[in-house]
Amino acid sequence: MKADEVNFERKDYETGVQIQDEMEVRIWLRLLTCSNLLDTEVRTRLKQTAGTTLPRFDILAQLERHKGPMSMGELSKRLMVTNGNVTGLVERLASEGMVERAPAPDDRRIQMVSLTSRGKENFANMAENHRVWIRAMMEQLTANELNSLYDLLARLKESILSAEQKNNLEAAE
Amino acid sequence: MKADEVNFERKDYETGVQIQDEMEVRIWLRLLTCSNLLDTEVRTRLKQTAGTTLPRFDILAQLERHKGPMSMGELSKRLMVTNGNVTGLVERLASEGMVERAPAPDDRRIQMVSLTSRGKENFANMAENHRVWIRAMMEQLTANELNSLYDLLARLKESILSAEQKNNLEAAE
DNA sequence: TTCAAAAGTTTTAAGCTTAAAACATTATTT
DNA sequence: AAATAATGTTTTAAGCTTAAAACTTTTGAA
Repeated sequence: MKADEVNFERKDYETGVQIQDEMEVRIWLRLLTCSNLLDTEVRTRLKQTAGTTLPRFDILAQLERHKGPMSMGELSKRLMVTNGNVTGLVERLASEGMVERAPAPDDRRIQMVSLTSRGKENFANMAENHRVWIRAMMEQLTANELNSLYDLLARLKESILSAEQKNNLEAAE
Repeated sequence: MKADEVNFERKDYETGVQIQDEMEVRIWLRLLTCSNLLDTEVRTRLKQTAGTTLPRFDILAQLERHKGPMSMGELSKRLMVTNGNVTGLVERLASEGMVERAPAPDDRRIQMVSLTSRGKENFANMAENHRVWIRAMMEQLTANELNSLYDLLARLKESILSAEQKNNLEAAE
């Protein structure tokens, strides 16, 4: 990387912020930046250390948590993505030997997905690394700051959800 | 949508949080949720009200800010995406009549992109709507909360960047 | 001047994502 | 029992994204 590209190394949506921009827009941009920095870091590390992607990691994490086979539909609900999306991800994980698929014995529409022993082992390593990375990235914040941030994000989440609800009600009229 | 799906209406990465999870991981998940809620909302609205996408909106925003033609490479730097990505986005915007491309007179390698009058008009409408949406989604937060959140996110951003820098130094050894 | 390096852009291959259509199986209605 | 509806999954088409290879043009060195 060239010296004059350093500022563009990672996504920083705040680069173009202008003086007259409102507080709300600035927060949006800063949040986007933080989220993106964390996200990019996790993806990069997953690729480097385990040769995998975040979506695949998420699938393994759900299966690990669930302890036992899980249907495609349940996976897609938990991960909050479309069924078709899960189909592709599970497809790739299966070809890597991380998961197995089998139709449910009592309902042949349902595909049950489960971790292989290789998948379990693989995930255990990644999960521990993952926690370490996240902790390292928040290292400079004090316990107080972490708590405040956690609470403020809860407030923001409420505010967003309530705005959406209000909007949905209007749209339904 | 069925009643029992309501909780899955939008992305909420916190659904699977467990008691023993560390504060850092919880913040990561909550941040991801907020960022995702905002992002999804903006994308949905852009599609509904203007039939366009966030990446295309971002291109128009950069061109508007810059006031005047901009090269493909400069666009990709400002937006922090690859050149190839910009090629495709500008391609689609050009086919919609929002932007124009022309080789620079003094250097025929360079493609200069500029807003058409239609693109300008179109963007002005979207930008105002955009500000309104963002404001509405943060409506419930007080001025104090907004300020605190803004500052804490700055702290987080610093912490992430410093962790990355530390990591890059180690990797270079 | 010629030719190799550099710079700007596009193309290609792969993966993620969604919405909508298609497909397969089960449940329900008549 | 047969037709219809509902459920679970996959396929398809389109768009976003990246990394790496390819292409075009300019710059600079021999």
